[in-house]
Amino acid sequence: MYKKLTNNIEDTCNNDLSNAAVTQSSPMMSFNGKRLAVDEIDFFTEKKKKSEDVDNQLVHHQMELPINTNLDLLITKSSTSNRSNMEEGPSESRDNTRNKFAAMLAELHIINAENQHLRELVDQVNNKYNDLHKDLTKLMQKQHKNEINGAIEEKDKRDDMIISRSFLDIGIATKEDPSQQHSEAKLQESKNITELMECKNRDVVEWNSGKDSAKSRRDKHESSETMSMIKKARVSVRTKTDSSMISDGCQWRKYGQKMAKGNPCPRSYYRCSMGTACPVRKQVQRNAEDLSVLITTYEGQHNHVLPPTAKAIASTTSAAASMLLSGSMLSSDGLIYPNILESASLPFSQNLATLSTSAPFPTITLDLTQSTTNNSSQLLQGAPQDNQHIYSLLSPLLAQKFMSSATNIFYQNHQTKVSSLHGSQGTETASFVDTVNAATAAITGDPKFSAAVMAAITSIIGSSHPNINGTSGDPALQ
DNA sequence: CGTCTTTGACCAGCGC
DNA sequence: GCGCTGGTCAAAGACG
Repeated sequence: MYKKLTNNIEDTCNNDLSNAAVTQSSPMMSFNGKRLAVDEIDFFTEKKKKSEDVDNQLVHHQMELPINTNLDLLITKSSTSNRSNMEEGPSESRDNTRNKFAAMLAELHIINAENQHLRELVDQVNNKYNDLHKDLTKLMQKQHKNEINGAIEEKDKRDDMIISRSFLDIGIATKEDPSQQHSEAKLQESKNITELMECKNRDVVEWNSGKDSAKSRRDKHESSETMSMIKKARVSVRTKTDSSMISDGCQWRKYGQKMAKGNPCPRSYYRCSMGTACPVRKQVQRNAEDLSVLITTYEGQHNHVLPPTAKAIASTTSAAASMLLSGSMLSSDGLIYPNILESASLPFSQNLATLSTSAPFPTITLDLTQSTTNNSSQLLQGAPQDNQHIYSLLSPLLAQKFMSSATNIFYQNHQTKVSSLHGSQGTETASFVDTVNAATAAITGDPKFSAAVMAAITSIIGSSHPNINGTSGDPALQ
């Protein structure tokens, strides 16, 4: 069914491309899930019109539309049989041909309208997903800011007491207006807070933009350790493939190869070559125990625009990093709570993703080698079983589920703290999380809908990136 | 000629 | 301090 839908979309896309002039020249049709006839080509309801009108319309279409219908629509005078036929039934055969042609045109219009509608649906789903992603990122930044605010407020209270004492001392010593001094002290304090907040915000923004300037401030800010940890958070993907590298839509430049201990296969080091000084790196290595399993580990965030296929894994990586961020933010000392990461499995799948703290940096492993019984694997029924395709198919869904689970983990562990510190914002957070979860559940809950959307997205990705197999994007696959 | 891969050298971290 | 290991650099060569 999914394949059929994909084929339909592809066909309609092809029709859309080859018959662009049809779409452009015809008026926009309203589409409510039913096929609608278009006035311009609805010849069946206009049989009563004069034959001159039909002739004019056909001539009009033939001149405007560069369509190869593979039909010999020209009535050649050189053919005597045709001539005799024409003489015998001049209007009958010609009307039949014209009717066929008109019917085909009508069908083309309908298919184009369906195509357009499907594209709009896919665009809407894409936009909603992007909006949710943005909202979650904003929310996390907001929570981070709030935590800083809370810490600053505590510090403010402590300092306020100190200031009060100082004010008493100063007051006694100078006998100046105490309220004025207090106001000035508070003003200076608020200036400091503002500066601190701006500093923190710069950290977040620069981290998001992928600039590698965090190193210089690493020793200056208390949050830099966390940031560094998150920056080095890794997402590992296990796939069964014979290829030397899986396709993720990015261009990679190999910069090293090493023989790892306890593995007969070398480990390859790649750097993203799509953007200038993109910090993203990945390691590719075969599993020592099962050489058919390829382990790809991603690190860092892209600092450039990504193609849709690359956005999928980038979103997954980003979401995973966000999830790690949510775990790390729980601790007052900036370290990751072990019980969160050592819970070893994410809510959405027992077999698909695992968290590990045994590695030097927190790593999320997505195991695409196992056959799972969740919706993700169900979605893939009937899809190509090549892991490269599976990966490109699965990634957007994984990203979405990561966002959902990240939101859940984030919310569950912040609920009490946030509610106590910022009661109204806690409610806001809850409602937002509910909204995200509801949306996610709505999207992922229905396998058929998910599959249809996934197929449509994959179709569009495939059409915009004909080398989805990575034959051009990944030189290693060539 | 530009880009990419290969591969030995180098460096840093860690344990002993 | 020494050796091991993982990660990176950079020169040389291959390739289109």
